[in-house]
Amino acid sequence: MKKVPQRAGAPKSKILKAALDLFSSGGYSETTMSEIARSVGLSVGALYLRFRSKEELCLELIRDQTNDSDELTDRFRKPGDDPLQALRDYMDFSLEYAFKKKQLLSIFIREFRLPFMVPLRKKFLASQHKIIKDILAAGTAKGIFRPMDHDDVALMIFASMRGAVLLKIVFGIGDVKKISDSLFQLVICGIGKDSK
Amino acid sequence: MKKVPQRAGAPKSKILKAALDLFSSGGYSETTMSEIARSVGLSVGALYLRFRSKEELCLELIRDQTNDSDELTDRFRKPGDDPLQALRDYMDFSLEYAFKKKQLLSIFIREFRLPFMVPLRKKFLASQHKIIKDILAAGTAKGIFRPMDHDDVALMIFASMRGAVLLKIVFGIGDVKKISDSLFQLVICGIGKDSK
DNA sequence: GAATTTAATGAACGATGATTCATATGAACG
DNA sequence: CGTTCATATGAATCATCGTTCATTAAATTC
Repeated sequence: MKKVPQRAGAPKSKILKAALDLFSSGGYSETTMSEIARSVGLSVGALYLRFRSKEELCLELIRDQTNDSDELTDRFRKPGDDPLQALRDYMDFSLEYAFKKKQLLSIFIREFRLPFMVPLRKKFLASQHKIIKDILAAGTAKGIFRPMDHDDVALMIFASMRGAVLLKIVFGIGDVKKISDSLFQLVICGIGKDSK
Repeated sequence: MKKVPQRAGAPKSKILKAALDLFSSGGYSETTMSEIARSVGLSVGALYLRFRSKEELCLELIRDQTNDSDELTDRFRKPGDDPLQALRDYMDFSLEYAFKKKQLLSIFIREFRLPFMVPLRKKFLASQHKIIKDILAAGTAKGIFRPMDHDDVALMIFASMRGAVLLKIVFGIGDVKKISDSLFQLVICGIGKDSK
């Protein structure tokens, strides 16, 4: 027996989109269920027909926004034979992705203390760190990159990229393409005179 | 006529310290006046004898924590004749300062949308950006650094350093000294084979 | 040691917000 | 139509929080 919606109820996705806008611009605690309801043209009651609670709504929102996040890791799991290009591709893609999802990241940054964020963050750091480390190791093996502490340098590259994202989200500065270029250049060459 | 406290009332500084702990670990909105009061062994009423409101308390806390922030800019206003060492010193000092004030920064990051944060942030970015840019320009003039878009590269260096701070605050990872070393190394040499 | 001044208390107030539920409404089906 | 069912509503409920203020009490003054 098919359940046919009887009054073409607003779908969850519409609510989640509205909640993302509100949470990211005003913060989780500061956004009320009434505001979310109003912004999708529903009553509060209708929200509770779809989500057990405000927290559940937020969790579903995060799940919804991160369901494509495997792209970020899967796409770069293969080693590849050109480490320089691999790093370039990774930085481009990762920054592009982060800028596209800046509303979500804005929530992640602001609510980074929420308990259910911890495992997500941990997993993210681990996967990205590994990707960068592998590229670096491959580059060193091929003689393209200098010898280095790959763990350490990978962490710094990760930090730099997060810093660039912060620049966008918090300081409101930066164009993805340009930042991507500049940061890659800096990471590869440094600022010393003797660099390539 | 001197006003002598009659029951050796807890000084503001003690309250501000407690509030810093609570705000930074739990967030501004999520921290209640009762919690602050309890954690200094006072009643809510006593808090309101010292601060007009919760927001006023928070503002005073920020003022109190940033009253030494001029160190960060004043100390590096002089050009200096060794740009490499100047950059090193700046990065060391700035990261050290940031790590020392990580509770405050945690509030800044989390509450970055609060209207009264905007000018503070703007001023901070501008001053730090100028310092880095000047060092880079001096380095290029002396032939120690390669030719580059100083505006651009200074912004990336600033971003990298903020990213390192984020690593500490959000991801809970990193030791100041080590991060300072690694990042400086990366910024100077990059990862390419032909670098120094 | 009474009077006065200063500071502390915490219950009470008013506002707000998450959540619930009794009620209403429209669609589907006979 | 009338019955049934899914859905929507929003006032009521319950809890929390910022803020106030009547009351208490220590210290100081005379």
